[in-house]
Amino acid sequence: MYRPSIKEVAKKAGVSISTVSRVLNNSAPVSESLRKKVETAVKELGYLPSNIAKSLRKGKTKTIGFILPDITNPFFANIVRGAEDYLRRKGYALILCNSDQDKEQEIQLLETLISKHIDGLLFTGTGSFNSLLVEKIKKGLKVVFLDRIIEGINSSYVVIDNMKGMNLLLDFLVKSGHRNFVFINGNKETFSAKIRYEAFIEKMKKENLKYKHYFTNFSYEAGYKFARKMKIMPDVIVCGNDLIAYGVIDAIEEMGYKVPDDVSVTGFDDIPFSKHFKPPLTTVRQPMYKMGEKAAELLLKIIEENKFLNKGMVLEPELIIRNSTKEMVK
Amino acid sequence: MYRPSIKEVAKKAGVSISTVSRVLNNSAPVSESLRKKVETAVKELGYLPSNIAKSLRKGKTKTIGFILPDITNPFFANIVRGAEDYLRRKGYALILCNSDQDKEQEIQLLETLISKHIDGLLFTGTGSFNSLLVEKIKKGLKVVFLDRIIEGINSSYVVIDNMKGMNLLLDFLVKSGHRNFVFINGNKETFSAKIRYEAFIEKMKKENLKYKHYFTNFSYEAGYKFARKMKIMPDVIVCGNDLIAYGVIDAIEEMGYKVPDDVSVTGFDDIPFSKHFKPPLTTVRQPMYKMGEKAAELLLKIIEENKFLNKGMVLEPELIIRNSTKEMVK
DNA sequence: CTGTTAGCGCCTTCAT
DNA sequence: ATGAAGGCGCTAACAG
Repeated sequence: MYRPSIKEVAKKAGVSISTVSRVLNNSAPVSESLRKKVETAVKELGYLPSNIAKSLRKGKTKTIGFILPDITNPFFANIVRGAEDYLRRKGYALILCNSDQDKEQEIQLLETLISKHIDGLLFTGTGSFNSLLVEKIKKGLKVVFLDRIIEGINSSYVVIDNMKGMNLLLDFLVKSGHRNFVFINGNKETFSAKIRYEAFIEKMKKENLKYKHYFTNFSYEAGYKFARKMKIMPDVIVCGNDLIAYGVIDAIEEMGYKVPDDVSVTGFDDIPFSKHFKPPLTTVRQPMYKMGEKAAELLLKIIEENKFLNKGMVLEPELIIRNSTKEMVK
Repeated sequence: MYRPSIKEVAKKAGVSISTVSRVLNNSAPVSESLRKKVETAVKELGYLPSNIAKSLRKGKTKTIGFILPDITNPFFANIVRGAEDYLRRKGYALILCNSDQDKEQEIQLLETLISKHIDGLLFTGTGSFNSLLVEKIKKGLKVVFLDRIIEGINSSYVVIDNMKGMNLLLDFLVKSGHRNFVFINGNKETFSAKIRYEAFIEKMKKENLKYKHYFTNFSYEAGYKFARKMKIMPDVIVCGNDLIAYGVIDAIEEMGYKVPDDVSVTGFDDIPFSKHFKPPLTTVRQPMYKMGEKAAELLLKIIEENKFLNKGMVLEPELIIRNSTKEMVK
């Protein structure tokens, strides 16, 4: 694509390139007459400054990378939307990368993004140790972890209080009479799955309840497949996220059970569809949009104020009670 | 973030920067001994080349912009996934921009992207005329339109055969005995809404059916709100997309109607959730992932072969018959 | 095979 | 208030 450069604007306007730069950036006083000339030249040529030249010069690209598992998952789509909206308002662009939670892929993507000279990174990856990432953070790469924290890395993050979310849910379930639990959790390596696992076990033991726990992964298919193989139904099936819950519900209804009459089922996340699901899902809401927004805000603060704001932000989950759970008769 | 440059690699390896460049890019023969030296220096410094310098030099950024209404809509999320997967394989990155179908926003985003020197653009915008875009295309901006075509612009595009999709659906509906239609369509300005409107009207007249048609917009809320105000039910409510259909179904069920017993309802798109919706949605499938993939492929072909491949690609829709429609008793 | 150098487009001193 | 020139990191043409 043909792109006029500042030089051509200068020639057309009959001034030096420094003058053009000055009116473009308002970085120094320019006489009214020259300013006018420059402005018309800019307009006539349809000139748009090259940010890549600018970036090379200034060492900043005004672009942020976002590595996440899969944009197709509404949970992430909503987070991304929150982040992108904020970044756009602040003049930053967002490079989107799907990693499918694949470690190799993550490393690959990270290298690409660094080569592209991103000013900062939003990262929702596997929870496991990533030495390249650690190395780059040590060298000053600005990162905000979203929804998960990588162990052994001291960096900023935005998460919800998973422990609290789980407890809110479990307390409600216990109070409404559920005594026999199955927890179909997401990916074992994932930060949030681990925390929820711990919260779950703790509560089960404390209340002396009957339970089973399984790691699968955070998808509809995982829930469906797992549930199809279940022989007997507990009082409630607690799911690692809403997608798993959808799969579980579809499966057990196919098997002839009614939700919630025969089994209660709960989700986690409260993605937008969950309130329209039949039955509407009892779940724990994560403020997805806000998580993306806050993470972006935090990242820009770290970038622009250039401080080591190693600040974790913990947002509040909210228990959403709908109709996939019931009051158990004692 | 600290980034070693090629110069430092050269110094550390005790060679010239050209030699470093040559081994990095394998662009010319280098003796084994020097190559080794360079490779170790690269590793020790954790050197990653600066694509922005490379871009400035070569005039290519290996990045593609994607302007779309809203990533939160699963229809677009799946398209984006298809595009990003393909682009990543080919070494390109994707800058994601949500426009909310806002004309001003689109222009703003386009300018940003051009300033960022994108090699090409994937565009799913309003259907209306956008003079900035036209101007840039004339100057050689490579664009592939996705899901919609802008009138008055002769450019490449990937769409589905909306006419055919609509006819497939309507034929099925007519054959199964529906005689009285309401079409709750999406945004009036949108290419696909227009085409589907035309197909609908044509069929209604040809078959001499009773019908009403309304433009709203492509969202759950639009469908819900509209349906809540309906006084009498037709045989079938044809919806502009699946989201509208969800809203319609929720609304009319609240009003005491049964789907499909009292009214059939159909969607368009077949987003992944539609097969789990209760009742599972009869709809027209658009191959979303493939649309994204093909559009990316086409765009790269245009970019890399640098030809004026003004090629439209029309993908096939598929009628998906599920349980939100019924066989009417005559 | 290897090194030197111009220049991509821009901002920013430094003169004037 | 304005212009000239260096340099950001890199590639490619040129010289050796």
